[in-house]
Amino acid sequence: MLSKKTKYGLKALTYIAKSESDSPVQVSEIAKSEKIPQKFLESILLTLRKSGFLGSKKGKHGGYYLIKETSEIKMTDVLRVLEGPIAMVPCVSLNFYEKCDDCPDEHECSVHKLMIQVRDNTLKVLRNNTLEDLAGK
Amino acid sequence: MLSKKTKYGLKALTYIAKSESDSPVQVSEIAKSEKIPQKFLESILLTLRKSGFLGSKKGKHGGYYLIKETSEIKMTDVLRVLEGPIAMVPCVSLNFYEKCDDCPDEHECSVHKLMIQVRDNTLKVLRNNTLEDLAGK
DNA sequence: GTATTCCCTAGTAAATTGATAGGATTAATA
DNA sequence: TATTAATCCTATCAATTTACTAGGGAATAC
Repeated sequence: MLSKKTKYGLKALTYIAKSESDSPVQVSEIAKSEKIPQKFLESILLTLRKSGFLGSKKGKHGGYYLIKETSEIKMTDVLRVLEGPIAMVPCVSLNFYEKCDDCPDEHECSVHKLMIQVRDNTLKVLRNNTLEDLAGK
Repeated sequence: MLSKKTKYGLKALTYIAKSESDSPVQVSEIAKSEKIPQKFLESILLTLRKSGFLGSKKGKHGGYYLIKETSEIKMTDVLRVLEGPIAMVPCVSLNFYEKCDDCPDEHECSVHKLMIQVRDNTLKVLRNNTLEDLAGK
């Protein structure tokens, strides 16, 4: 299941991407419009800024803005930051690999084989979709 | 992430499917061979029996056995019983659908659109794979 | 009739999730 | 310069979920 954190993060990114104006978008505006608890959203956008997806401006008329082209923000990257591994088991994760305690040989593991397929198909979708696609332009 | 419950369940099903003998397979044997905590595995196999994947026999020489052809046990079905929804958000779930509190119109929701694609691709894989494929014959 | 196996209900410690609280810092502007 | 408005940061917390464990009951083979 996708966490609320990730869901809110994606909705917020989409909202910012869709915003026409040049000035930064405020957390309060996003929170209200997307029905996201403001304080929670604050912490999410902070994470997205620290991960290099967003820039921010403090003080009056401050807010958040994209620092990359929407077409260059891949869903794989966003998901990995907000949700963690894309793979359903650590032993098939590209970026968060961990060996299973129980498997002597993971190439013999039926779950491993299945989850490789799931991972590859999920990756295909997430790599194909950028923020540009989410924002629908 | 896949829960241990699901992972253990899949490994146990595979083990039973691979077992050549006619007599039922004992929990203790599976637990030892697959390095799964026995009591935990007991509860998982119980669930699988109640869901119609396994039959059981009590007492000496008892154990669990498949009650369907391996080729008829689809991963979608197993996953739904052990893990719950396959979709990453309830609003794109076929079997566990729930409306989002925050979305006025889910067809406008960027997350929804993305997660539909992920779901469809995951379903494709899971429907294509049966226990026969996992057991590798 | 006894050992062996599954059956069933409870409970529980640890981790994760989805927040909230409270204030520090920075910037615009009157 | 004082005020206001915004982000930044740390800490905390209740509820839920996860990954088990405990303890015994019921059926079956021998």
